[in-house]
Amino acid sequence: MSRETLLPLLAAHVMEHGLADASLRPLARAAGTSDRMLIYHFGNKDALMAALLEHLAGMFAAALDSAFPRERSLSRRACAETVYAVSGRPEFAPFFRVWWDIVSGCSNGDRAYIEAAARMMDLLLAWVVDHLPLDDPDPEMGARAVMTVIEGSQMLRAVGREDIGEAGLATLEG
Amino acid sequence: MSRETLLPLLAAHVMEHGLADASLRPLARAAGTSDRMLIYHFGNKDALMAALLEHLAGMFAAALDSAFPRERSLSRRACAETVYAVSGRPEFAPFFRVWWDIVSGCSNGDRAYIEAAARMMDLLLAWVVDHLPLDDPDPEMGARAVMTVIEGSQMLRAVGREDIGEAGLATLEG
DNA sequence: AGCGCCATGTAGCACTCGCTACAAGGCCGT
DNA sequence: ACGGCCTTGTAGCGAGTGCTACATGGCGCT
Repeated sequence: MSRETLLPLLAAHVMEHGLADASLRPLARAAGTSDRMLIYHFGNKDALMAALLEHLAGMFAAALDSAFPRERSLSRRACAETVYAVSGRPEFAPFFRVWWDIVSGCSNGDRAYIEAAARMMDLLLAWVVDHLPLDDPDPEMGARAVMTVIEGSQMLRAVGREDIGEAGLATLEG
Repeated sequence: MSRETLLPLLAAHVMEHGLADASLRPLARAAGTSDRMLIYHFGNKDALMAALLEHLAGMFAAALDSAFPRERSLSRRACAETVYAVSGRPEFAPFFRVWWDIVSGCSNGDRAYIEAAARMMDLLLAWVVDHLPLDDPDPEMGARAVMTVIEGSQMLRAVGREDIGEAGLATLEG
């Protein structure tokens, strides 16, 4: 039982129950070990959470590669709508549970959360650049426009106002 | 010391320290009373949080009326940029601290959080409709487009990627 | 064979959590 | 003056928190 074998089990527990109230004993139970051993392997809880966030960022990269289509989109709007549609599938709900916990941690100034979030946004941004139409006049700018609308509509969906976010998606030019 | 005199003090504490780890004893200390009395007045912690969320929604309405300009914007983009600029002022940071906690609670399925969030989004949507240019071809749709971009750029700012959100704002048509 | 390190279990510490039991003051109607 | 409510204080419960002390086993090195 090393860090590397533990982390996927810890990540699975966190995706089901949220990052915010993940305490050592439930985490340990989920990973088939003890709080004692989690501290032994990671030093303290902060270090454990930092390692866990890094692992989650890796899972996000893998999800981008595997669950999202490989072809380029026909337009900026189509690209945004693809991401929105795919990320709305139920198997992505656990991911968003932890994502909004990360955002909440960021806005409280937590360093580890901010770094993990920045990494994930970079990954998504690069993915969007790669999936814009080849003839997009300004892919860097276009990708940022798409990202902003995607994140807005995802937040609105999270709070039950998908009606607003979907209308916003529909007005994306290009 | 009634519910009504307590709530502003509780709200102030929550805006400073976040909703997520607001426990009875610190809340009581901030309000100059005891955990015993908070339970006495509100019944249990869930009811207290529900009352607090309603109060926070009221504060949000007041903030919209007082801190934001009264005139109409010259374009959809100007409207979005105004909201983004005003809400970026440091006195709004505590508000966002609780807002992202609310979003996180929503994505965990908490009823009270979802209701509070829906109310706040309705308030903001109505405000945006009222502040679009009078000649906007479709104010209902335009307001939703503006809202989506605003929320996206606010989230990106919360995680330290304002560079993305501000580029997104700049591409809003109209 | 003996020494030392790595891995792990058992207990426990001091603390916070939401909540409750109990008692006692203060105020009001009779 | 007295009974009954509304409000409040003190103390505590049982559970959970991050973390530590201590002991014990196994395994490799000499």
